[in-house]
Parts: sequence; C-alpha cells; structure tokens
Amino acid sequence: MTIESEGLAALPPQPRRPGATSVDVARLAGVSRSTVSHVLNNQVTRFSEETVERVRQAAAQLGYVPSAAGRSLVLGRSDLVVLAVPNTTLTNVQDIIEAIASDLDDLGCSVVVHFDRGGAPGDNLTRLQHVVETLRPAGLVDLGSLSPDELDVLESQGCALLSPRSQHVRGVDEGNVAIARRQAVHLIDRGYTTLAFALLVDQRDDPFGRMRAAVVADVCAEYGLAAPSTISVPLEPAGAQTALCELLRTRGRPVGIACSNDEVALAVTFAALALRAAVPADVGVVGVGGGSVGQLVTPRLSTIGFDVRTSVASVRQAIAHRIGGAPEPAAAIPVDTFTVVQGETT
Amino acid sequence: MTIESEGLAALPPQPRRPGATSVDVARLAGVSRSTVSHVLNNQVTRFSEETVERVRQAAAQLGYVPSAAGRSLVLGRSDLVVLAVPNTTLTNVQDIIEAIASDLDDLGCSVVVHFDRGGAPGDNLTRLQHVVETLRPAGLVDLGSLSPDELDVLESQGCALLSPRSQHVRGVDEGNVAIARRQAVHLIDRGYTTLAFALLVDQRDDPFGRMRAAVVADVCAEYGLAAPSTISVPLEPAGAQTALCELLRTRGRPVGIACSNDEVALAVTFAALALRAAVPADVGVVGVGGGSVGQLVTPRLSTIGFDVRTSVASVRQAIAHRIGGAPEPAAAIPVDTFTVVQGETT
DNA sequence: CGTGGCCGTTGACACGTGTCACCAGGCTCC
DNA sequence: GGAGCCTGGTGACACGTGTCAACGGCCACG
Repeated sequence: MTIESEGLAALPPQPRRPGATSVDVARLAGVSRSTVSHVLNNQVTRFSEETVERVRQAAAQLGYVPSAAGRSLVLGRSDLVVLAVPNTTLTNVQDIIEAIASDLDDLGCSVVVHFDRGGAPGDNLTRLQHVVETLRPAGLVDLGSLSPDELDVLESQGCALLSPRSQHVRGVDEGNVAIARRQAVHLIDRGYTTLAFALLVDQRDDPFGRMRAAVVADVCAEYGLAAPSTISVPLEPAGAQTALCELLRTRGRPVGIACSNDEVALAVTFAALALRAAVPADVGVVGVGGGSVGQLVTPRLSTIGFDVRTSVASVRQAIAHRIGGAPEPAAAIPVDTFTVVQGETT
Repeated sequence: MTIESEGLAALPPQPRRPGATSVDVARLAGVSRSTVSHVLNNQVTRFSEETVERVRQAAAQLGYVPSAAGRSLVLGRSDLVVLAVPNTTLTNVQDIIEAIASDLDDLGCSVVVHFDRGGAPGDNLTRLQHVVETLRPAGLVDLGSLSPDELDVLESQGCALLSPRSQHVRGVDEGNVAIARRQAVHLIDRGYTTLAFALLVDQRDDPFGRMRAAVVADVCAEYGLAAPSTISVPLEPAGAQTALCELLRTRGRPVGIACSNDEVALAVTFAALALRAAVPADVGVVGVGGGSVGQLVTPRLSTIGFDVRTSVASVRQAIAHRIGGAPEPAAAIPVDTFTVVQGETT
C-alpha cells in the first residue's frame, strides 16, 4: 500500500514525458490491467463502486490517454474518419469540414482529410483504398467525389460508408434537392418564366451539380415552364460573359439563373452587368451558400442560406450509431435549414 | 514448395477481404517475416537481389498494405500529421489544407484536421493535447492558432512542431512578412501617402494579422510616412461602412488600405463605394489571396497573388526530413511566390 | 454439510509491426 | 588447417490495448 500512497500523493496532472499506459493506471489504483480497461470502457456494472472510483481517479491523476495504436490494433478499426473531398468547389467546403470535424471530435473521433486530385481516372480510388487499408477507419464520409461503384469497392473492403449517397446517411442528398427546389421556386416567385442552371466549368462528373440541375428541371415541369438550359461558367470575367452571352442569345430575356454556388452567382451577376443587362430585370441570379461574400458586394446577392451544422448532423448521428450504440439516425432534415436570403439580384 | 507455387498462381491483386499481413507475404515469398519487414522498409542492401524481388512481388500480389496501428505501436509514432487550424479566416484555408494534405500524401502521411473553437481559453489546447497523446502524430502543423507557450507545452509532450513559428519551418512567417511588405510598397507606389491596415473584426489574438500590420508600419517608417492606422472590419456592409467612415474622418483622403484578406478587401471596397468615396482615387484597397472572387466583381480587386503550393513546400520538407532522412529543409521561399495582381482598386 | 450460482476480479491471448541480436555458411588470411 | 570476417537471413521481443474464459469467495438452497 505504500507504493499506492506515494503515487496518490504525487505531482499535478502533467508530470510524465512518455504517456502513461493502462499498466501505470492499474499499478496506481492497485488493480489489474483488465480491470482498468473494463472500467474505462464503461463495463462498469460488474465492479464495485469503490474500485471504479479508484481507477478513474488514478487515470485522471496520471493524465492517462489510451493509445490509438493499441486500440486500433486489437479492435481492427481506428477512431479515425476519412473525409473524401471532391475538387469541386461546392458550397464552402471549409465550413463543412469544420462542422464534421467538430461533431466527430465530440464523439472521440478524428478526421483525416483526403482530397481528390486531377489525375488518372482510378488514381483517387487507389489512393483512397490505400488509406482505408492502412488506417482501417471507423467510417468514410464522401462529400461527392466517389461514384457509386467506387463506393461499393470501398465498402467491400470492410469500410463503413457514410456517404450522402449510401442509405445510411441521406441527409446531404435531401439537402441538395431542397436547395435546388428553393432556388427554382424563388426564381419563379420573382416572376422569371425562363430558367437556367449555371454550374462551374470543368468540374467533371459533379454529381451534386447534375442532381440540382435535374431538380430545377423538375420544378419547371411542375409549373409548366420550358426546360431550363444548363451553362458552364468559369470563375473569370471574360469566360463568364461568353457563357452568359450565349445563354441570353438562345433563351432571350428575362432569364432566371440558379447557380451551383455563390461564386458562380457572382460571376454571372457581374458578367450580366458588364454585358449591360439589367439585374434583376433582365437577368435574375440566385446562389447557394449564404456566405458573407455575396452580401458584401453591390448588388447584394440573392442566395439560399445554408446552415452547415444542421446539414451535417445526420453524418454525426450515423457515426455515433456506429461507434457507440447511439440511436439509429433520423433521416429527415428540418425544413427551415435552407432559407431564402433576398438580395438585389432577383 | 508446393504451397508457394499455389500461392503464386493465385488470383488478381484484390481477392482478400481482411487485409493481408506481413505473415502472409512471408509465407508466399518463402522467407521469414523479418525479411519481409526489412525489404519493405528498404533495408535492402543486405539481401540478395532475388529475395528482394520475391518479397516485393509477393507483397504486390497480395496487395499488402502495412497496418498503421501496428507500425505506430512499435514505432511510438504514427504517420499522421495534425493540422491545427485557427478559426481566423486567413487566406483561403481550404487551399492550404489541400496543399499540405497533398504534399504529405506523397510522403505516406495522412492529415488529421483539428479546428479551433471558441470556448474557454485553455480548451483548444486541452483538446489538442488529447489528440496528440492518443495519436502520437509524426508532426504538428500549426496554422496560427497556438501561442508560443502553448506550442512549448505540446513540444514538451514529445510532438514534433512544424509550426510556422518554430525554428524548423519559418516559411510561413517569411511569407507573411513578404505579403505585407508587398502590399505596403504597392500602395506607396500607387501614390498613397496615408496608409492603413484592415483586419477582420473579432479575430482575437490573430498573430498573422498583427505581424502583417507591424510590417506595414515598418515600411511606412522606411518611407518616412506617418504610422498606419489599424481598423477592424466586419464581413457585413453596415459595419464595414462604419469602420471605414471613422478611418476617413481621422486620416482624411486619399488613404491606401492593406487588408488581411480578399474578403475584407471586398468589404472595404464596397463600403467605400457606398460612402460615395472614389475608388481608387480617394480610397485604395489591396487584398491578399488572389482568389477568383476578387477578380469577378467590379471593380476588380488589387491583391497579392499567393501560390499556396509553393508556400507550404517548407512544411513538406520539414516532415520529409523527420519521416525519412530527407535533406534539411531550406528556409527560403522563392521571391516570386507573391506577385501583385493589379486590379481597379489601387 | 454439500452443491450450485452470483459477484468481483484477473490471467492470458491476440492484434501487426520494426528491429536487435544472433546464427549458419562460405571465404580469406596467417 | 584453424581463426576471423562478410553475406544472407532469422527468432524473439516489445509496443498497448480489448475481451474471453476462468477463478476464488460468498451466499442461498436443498
């Protein structure tokens, strides 16, 4: 008992250089290492109240943090979540990453980012496979960079899918539909009867963009309007003007344009002004994102406000469900997540 | 030998569900596991050419990928790099993350993102400590969220620092100085004799912003100009106008304003226009970032172009130096990394 | 008094890797 | 011809954890 007493009388929480292990905690608490493991993993029902408390105090005193490597090795799975980010400029990627990382941090997971690169077609999949095999992550969140069969490949390697397009998390898909619908309905409400969809040029295989364009087309059909054109806009004034000029030539004025994000919306808006088209009289523009940039310029951008934190909540729930026994995720997203920000471009 | 022959005659590269281990590779190659380990870690000088080839082929055939958990456990360090991101809106965080992640991916490292949150003062440090202790990362890259003593705490826990402010990687600091100097010199070149620095409001303790403001002050002193004012600008029109109005009242016109990023520059520019100040005659604005947004609007933003990939090269070298025996990182950044993008606001 | 069951606790194993120290055999050199 | 070196390769240990099966002690029940 003298040893334990000395230990308990020791320094403030951070004395050690090498991190304490469960062996140290066990010694200090005067129990076996398996007891430590059980207590710290909340297998607590079968231990005496006093033992539990002793172990917890010892762990706290030593500042014990379980080794991720040890855990991963024995569990066959790490507490990491891989986040596959497309090279598409979708709505404020940084905020999305931050929201997911923050959520998962609360669950004890860390986020490993994996960015798509331009390259040979299978290259991104190969790199991702390598990461998944070596890290054995608790889950993979795909922000839209993977095709369904690529997702299948990853899943068959034993990686839990948390992609928007998997059945586990469908929140993001619903979100995309809701956004595009709001855009289209807003334009129609503001009196535009000719609609178009503007996506970023050169974003090969952007599933979200295509999905949203399709939704706009659906809404047009519902309202008995002609099918919308789709234009590709570069983030550069001359190219944007060319694209818009072509649209105005074929579809006439006025035209209401739903854009895949706020940057594209800015490009379209200022291209219109440069072409001496009246905004919003001849050209209506609505973006997505509700970021600050669109509200700083003149004319202020009309856009669909977007609460990232609410939108990624389903991802959080899906991971929680997988890590601990959290309740099955609810699929629905609150309707008021997406709100129309009325600016001066519609 | 029959077993090995059967193995070598087996299926295409991805047959297995559970990842192959080095034991499998050893069996297939007909050597011991330690030989596999040595060969695959390029301790190759002491083995026969034929053995090396056999091991490599076996590994390739089985699609062998070493387990990160196993490696970490025995090495006491993982192949992860933690990236601490401040909640400051510095120049295009997403691009920086992507560039660093891409670089480190080539080195076989993965990037774990850790975002600062608003919260109790020591909270971020605590969370970061926990991550470092549990993950034992190969390095920590700080994008400016940590104070020097917080960095010391982390380093004393045995985590290699790759912060811009550590002596190992000083590239980012140099970059900040170079950027601010370019901004100031550009404004002076364009004829402004009264200078100011605009940083984002409410970004408590932004070390980069303070550093850049100090550099602008230095340049003013060099040129014999009055010390620059510093204003805090919110990303919202009314507040930006208030801040700018106050500046114009105290410092008169014309005034040249160096901004901490392009978003702030946009806010200032359009605030000036709303205040019926002439841009660039009365108010000159130069941003940082060279992102597309500033070039889309009218007037086009003058800004300091910024090649993120070049700028993070020093981080890459520092990690390479630590992981493998790569050459000691060279501190200098090529001068032409930062170029003046001449817009219509100066 | 003997036996079965519960409670609290523990010993032992497995996970996959890097590397130190060692070994067998062939060669050279005295 | 034996001692010592070089080449090519291996056995064993350590890293830190989660959990299965087992174990001693105690009480209740027959």
